[in-house]
Amino acid sequence: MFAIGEASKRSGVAIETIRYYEREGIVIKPARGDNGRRAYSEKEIGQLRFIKRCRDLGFTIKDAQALLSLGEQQDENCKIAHDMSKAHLESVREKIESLRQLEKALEELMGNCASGNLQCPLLDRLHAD
Amino acid sequence: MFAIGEASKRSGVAIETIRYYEREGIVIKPARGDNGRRAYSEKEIGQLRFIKRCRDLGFTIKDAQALLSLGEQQDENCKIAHDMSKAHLESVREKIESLRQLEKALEELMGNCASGNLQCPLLDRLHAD
DNA sequence: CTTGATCCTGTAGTTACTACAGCATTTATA
DNA sequence: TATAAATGCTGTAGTAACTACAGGATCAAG
Repeated sequence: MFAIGEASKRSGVAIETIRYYEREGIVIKPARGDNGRRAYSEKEIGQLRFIKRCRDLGFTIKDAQALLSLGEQQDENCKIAHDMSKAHLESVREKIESLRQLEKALEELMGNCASGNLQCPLLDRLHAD
Repeated sequence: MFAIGEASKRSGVAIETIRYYEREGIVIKPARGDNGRRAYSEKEIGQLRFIKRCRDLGFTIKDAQALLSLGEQQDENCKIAHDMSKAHLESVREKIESLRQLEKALEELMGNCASGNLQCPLLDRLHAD
């Protein structure tokens, strides 16, 4: 069994975040030692690591929980996980696209705006009716 | 003078959001009619529109306020606005890049995961030590 | 005169954490 | 063994930028 600091190091999840996950019921409560301190098993640390990976991939906590619970069933798991990932991938692609447009708009806005101007075309554009 | 609903339509900022901006001191308080209702001038509506445009471009509220206040000074405005936009553009590009990596990781994760599997490679990867 | 639209204030919820304060306990060092 | 540093605990509040009511007042149209 591992203390919370060790669980944090092994899973990559910050200590405060681990306690937050517990408060919110995102992970089950770990056992406590005689001193009242949390004691994590390898399996519990694995779950934290799983959630961390999902979050790093941009899944929401809810999605991470859903994906985690798939591990405990047997049927259709792969299809469900695949579908969730597909939906997520699509939303990632949409975000990329809208950021690209934003990039373009900013580039355009900055285009004819040199440093020495007194009347700023960039600000003018933002102010226009 | 225009009521808040009209100001919302003309600026594109939602009514609740306009009141929120006022509460937070992001815009100055508009005049009130005898009935106690908010009354907006063209200029105030213009400011709301300005903030809306900045937000749509991904600037923070703080940046939007800073850019707005540049309109009331005379010197160096263009350089400051340009620099802020440049910094913002860079952060947009960083976001795009990290989303691209995420896209790639998701694609890879989904790659060898067909719908019929009982043991899901995608979930396995997420669970791996 | 009634109905529906619009407006008001005030409060709480959203997402996923992060940052203390104030205290108890444990581990390492002298 | 005494002390200092590290780690742990609970509980609360803050972050960004809104959004969503509840419960009421007022206004405009027919």
